[in-house]
Amino acid sequence: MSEHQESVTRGLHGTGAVAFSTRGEYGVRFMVALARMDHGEPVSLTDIAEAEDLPRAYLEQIVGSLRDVGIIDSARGAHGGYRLARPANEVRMGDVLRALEGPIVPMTCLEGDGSSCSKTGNCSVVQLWARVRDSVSEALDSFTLADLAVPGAPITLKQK
Amino acid sequence: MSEHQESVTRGLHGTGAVAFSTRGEYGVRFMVALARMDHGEPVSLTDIAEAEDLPRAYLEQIVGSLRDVGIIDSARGAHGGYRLARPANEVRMGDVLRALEGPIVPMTCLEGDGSSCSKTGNCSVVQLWARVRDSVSEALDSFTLADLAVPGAPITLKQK
DNA sequence: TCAAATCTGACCAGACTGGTCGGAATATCC
DNA sequence: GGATATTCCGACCAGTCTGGTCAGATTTGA
Repeated sequence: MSEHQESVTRGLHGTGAVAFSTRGEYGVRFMVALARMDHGEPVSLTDIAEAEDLPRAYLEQIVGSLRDVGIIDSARGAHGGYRLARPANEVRMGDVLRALEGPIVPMTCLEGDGSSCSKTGNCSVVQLWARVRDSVSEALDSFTLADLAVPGAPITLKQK
Repeated sequence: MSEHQESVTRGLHGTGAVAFSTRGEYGVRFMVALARMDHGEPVSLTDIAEAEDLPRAYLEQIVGSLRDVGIIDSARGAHGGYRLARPANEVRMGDVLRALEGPIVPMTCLEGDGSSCSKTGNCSVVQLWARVRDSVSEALDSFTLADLAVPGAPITLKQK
């Protein structure tokens, strides 16, 4: 029992670059499921894990980071579970994914204050990485949880 | 001797998501250096590795994939080395990075023909990943090697 | 007090990254 | 032809990270 879909093997080679890990995937699926199932009462992890066919114990870890940043609320004890901390249309997917996967940093020289590149000045390459980073952030933030949670609804993008 | 800059340790956690590996970084730096040093004669790997302070043996591997896709030409034997296969302003950075890192696929369900997502139909999440993928591609392809190789030159972006 | 849940930390196998090494093949120069 | 320069290629390796399990502590409702 408890045999969920074949386990996911991932890595930069095989799937390619710019990949999110299962944390991102599972976390997003959790959020979408929660948004659909949340009707006031907390929804238990077990229910969601079952509905989405995800490994419960592992999901626990993942969901922890969503709670830590205040995207969801948790209630312990019997009849406990998770709830959205704010309405789905106020949850930007960028926030969700940054919580799950860490900051979006395509190249180390962009980390932190950006001072770590030893070659700033004659290194125009930084601009390439910066542009990638900004594009990804924009793309993610152009979706809210509500866009994903409504099944079949046409996705309305904030086309700039 | 041959002690280059402290070795890079990378991984999804620590640097965050959507990260390129050293293959991408070193490969791009190689290309930029080559574009600057290429004046007709082939440039040897040793020269470039030294100039960019990169591990030569490892760079060999990386450069192989650039040659395989025809972005650079190689000449073996004495006075051999590498040359750009076409002018720098015709080399899109997207092509370089796809060669180095593999296809840009933020989530497994986008792989290949896109048929691998078991939940297509009610899974609007795919659209999120697709948008990220397209954004990254656009960002990368908005740069050519020439944009990066000219030091200090103002970067002219193809703003859409 | 019992059961339902979350929370937490230890632990683990396998894959992948980043890198080295040795040698074969090829081309130039003398 | 021989020495030398250089790419090419495959084997190998250590450390880190991913994806996941497990056991138990803690909190709360009934």
